[in-house]
Amino acid sequence: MSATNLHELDAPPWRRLDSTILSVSSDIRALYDERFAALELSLSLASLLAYLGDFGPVSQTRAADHLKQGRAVTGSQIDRLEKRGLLERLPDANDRRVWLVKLTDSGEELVKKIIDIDETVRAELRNGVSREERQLLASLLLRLQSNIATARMGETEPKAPHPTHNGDTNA
Amino acid sequence: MSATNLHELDAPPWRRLDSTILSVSSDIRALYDERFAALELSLSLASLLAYLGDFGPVSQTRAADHLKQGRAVTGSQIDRLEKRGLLERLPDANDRRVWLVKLTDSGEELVKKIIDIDETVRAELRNGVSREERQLLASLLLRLQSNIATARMGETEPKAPHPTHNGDTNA
DNA sequence: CCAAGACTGTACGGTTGCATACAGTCATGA
DNA sequence: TCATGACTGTATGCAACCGTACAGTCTTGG
Repeated sequence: MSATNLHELDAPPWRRLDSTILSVSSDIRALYDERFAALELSLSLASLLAYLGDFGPVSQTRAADHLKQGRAVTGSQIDRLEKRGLLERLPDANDRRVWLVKLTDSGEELVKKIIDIDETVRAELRNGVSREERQLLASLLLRLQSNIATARMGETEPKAPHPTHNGDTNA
Repeated sequence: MSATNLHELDAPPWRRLDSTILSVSSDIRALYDERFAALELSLSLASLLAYLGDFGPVSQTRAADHLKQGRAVTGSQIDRLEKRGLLERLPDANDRRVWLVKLTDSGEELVKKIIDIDETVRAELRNGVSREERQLLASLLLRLQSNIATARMGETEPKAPHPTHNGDTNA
């Protein structure tokens, strides 16, 4: 314990709340990925399927928004799942721009397994952590998130009308 | 509409502890990346520099282990920082395989700014969250992490009989 | 001494995500 | 009406990270 760990961007986790969160997050992701690998899915793909399972056919943009991803990535995920016959793209009668993405029967089947795995993992996760503690944990995390939102509010320019400074990446 | 949120892989955050953590984590990362962008750094690069600032010249493998990254990525990060004159590779007198990575003077200067930004962000993060709450939060997160480790123990092949237990660093 | 294995840094390919740019389609207002 | 702008999905380039494979270098056991 030298006197130099006052700041350390890489200090041991019990001294850095932020890095603890980042670390736990990556562990959670890894655990889910490992479990979903049994279905040849990643967490992202499983989440997409589960979302479609709960909310009927939706447009790709809607799914992307919900999963907090870009539309492009979501489109390519849908490509892959479509090739595996887990979902299909139906034209929207009212809007010819959009595809309505809908689970196939085998997709529905798979979603059941996804939900099983998800509930198993969540149960493992909360093992020995009481309901009150989980609620407390969640509420603290939400307060952190709110702090982050406030902190990011100021620096993100309203809409970046003229990105003169460093936004000249392309021609 | 939303009558079926018993399992939902995408349910509102206050019902899904895991997705709350993932979400907060990505927000934290984004906030750091935004702030470090002022120094033309990402969180990863800043962490690497800060690590070098605290622990003198080290080999690339050591740095990679500490940052929980692969050696390859760390090497390419060092490439970039070296080109910017923030660090240099010195040969190790005892082992001709390794480079000792060491901050230059301008690298040291930059680390000071990194530490400033880091402390600012951490202060913003814990705004309105008491010390006791932070400790509680950290301890709950560590319990989750321990649960995850247990859960992953079974499925990962017995490749690593004694898994580090991350009790390193402060030697 | 020296062959076999372990370790270091690098090269390569693959995955996943983002941001931008684009064509097709809808929606709005003069 | 129809020009303009907004929106949807897709293509493309970029960035970060991983895992494997490899050559060079220690290290160790015979």
